[in-house]
Amino acid sequence: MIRVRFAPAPTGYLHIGGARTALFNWLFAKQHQGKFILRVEDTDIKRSTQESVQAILDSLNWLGITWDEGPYFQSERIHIYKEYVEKLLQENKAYYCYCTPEELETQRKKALESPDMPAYDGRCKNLSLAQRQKYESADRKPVVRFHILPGITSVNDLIREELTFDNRLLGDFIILKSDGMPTYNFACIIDDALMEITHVIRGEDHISNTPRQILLYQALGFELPIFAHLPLILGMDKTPLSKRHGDVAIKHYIEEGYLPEALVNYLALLGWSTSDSQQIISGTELVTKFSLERVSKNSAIFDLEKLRWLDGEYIKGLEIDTLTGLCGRYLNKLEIGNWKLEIGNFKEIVRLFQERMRTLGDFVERARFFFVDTDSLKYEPEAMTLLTKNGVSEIMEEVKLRLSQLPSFTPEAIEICIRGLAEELRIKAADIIHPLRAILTGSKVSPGIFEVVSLLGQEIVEERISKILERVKG
RNA sequence: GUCCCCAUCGACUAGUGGCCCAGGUCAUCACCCUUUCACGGUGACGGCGGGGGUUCGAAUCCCCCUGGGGACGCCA
Repeated sequence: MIRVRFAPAPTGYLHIGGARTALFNWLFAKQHQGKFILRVEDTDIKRSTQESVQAILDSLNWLGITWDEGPYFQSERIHIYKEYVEKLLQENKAYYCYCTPEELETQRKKALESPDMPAYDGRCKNLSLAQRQKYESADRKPVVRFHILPGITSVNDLIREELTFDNRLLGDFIILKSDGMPTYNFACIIDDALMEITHVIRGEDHISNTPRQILLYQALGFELPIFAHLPLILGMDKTPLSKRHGDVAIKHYIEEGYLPEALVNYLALLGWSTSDSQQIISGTELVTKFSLERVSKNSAIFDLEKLRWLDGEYIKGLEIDTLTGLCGRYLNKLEIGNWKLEIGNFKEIVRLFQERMRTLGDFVERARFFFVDTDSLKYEPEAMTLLTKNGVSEIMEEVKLRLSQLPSFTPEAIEICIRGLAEELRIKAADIIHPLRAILTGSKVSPGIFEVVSLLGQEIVEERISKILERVKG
């Protein structure tokens, strides 16, 4: 039975990189009918927060990444880690170290100048009882360090083949902090072993931790999992995605009105591909097609434009009723406008924008003129210039009159009316359409004007023409 | 500085010695459709980082260089 886990530290929101890691683990588990376990690595008491835990859970849920076990909290498992620390201590595979952070800092600075990789020099390795007592009475709180034996450690990575490391470069690292909490490397392997994790799928930034962890597995007699290190996700400036790049939180994409299916699809494409470079792959298809062997070795740059394109594709593929529901809920959440529209019309409005929006946020932005009253409608300066031309006011007055007399306010009737008027006046239909669009929408850009006029309704159309013409004159 | 990883169009990638004078997708540009925008359609631009090998033959294998990234925490 395949068992994988996603193990975030609750020190912030779930971001793009973490979500991708979670997704790959989840896909792998689903594909093999295995278990996906969620484990919260909250051993950093100072930085872990309950809000972060909730935020991460919420984002995972939104993405549809569901867990079969957990969430487990490492902070609730301290006694387990201590047990294993004790075991290593007794077997002389670990030792107490009384160096203070300050002392270590000066050691590190010195080591940085030497041509070697900076590593703890092991000065507390063979402390005599007397020395230890001296430190204890000086009230120094010790940490526990893992004793690393010389040798070569190799990692068999599913994505990168074999990686080898010289143990000498690792240094006796800390496994138990002076506050009694385990460090990441220690808690992580204890849990992975005890939770019987078969495949450790995580970011490439963990490669250098892996030899340390393998040594720990071996020291404790645990069976090794299979490792797979995913490439990193970079920003457009080729540096790893971070807060500096702005919108890295999944929450941001929820708020901007992206579809979870689209984000999942995009995330899957970031570092993984099919042999035919298929772009649009639904969740269920991903489960069957995904494979770790096809994960790329090189880091990928997050491209918002492509995400937006994909989201648009998913929106186009939605049933109109589904999309209407999504738009309605999104609009309500933003509390925009006073609704003078029939609910039946709302669906027609959504239909007008289905092919024009890439996110729900786009819809709100572009369809706004439907939902706000004339007085609070923003008019773009470029649109206003269309109204100041000679004769436009008169033409618009005539349009208003004609439209108000229309017995049927369908797009077809409106089109006949407008085109007829243009013919009578011997002008191009466009010369009516463009100013009319500006008046009704405040913009030079909108869906087809006849549909817009129809859906806005006779009353609002007349009102807008009157008010705006008034405004142009004054 | 030391160790480790990586290297195909601007971006994501296909490619595992001949099918590749490199294919797909996003973006960009042009044209068509058209009341604007978008959609849709057609097409264009654009890439194997460099140098050595190996081979009849290299994007694919080996070495060096260069470039990018990661790690070197009582963070995870």
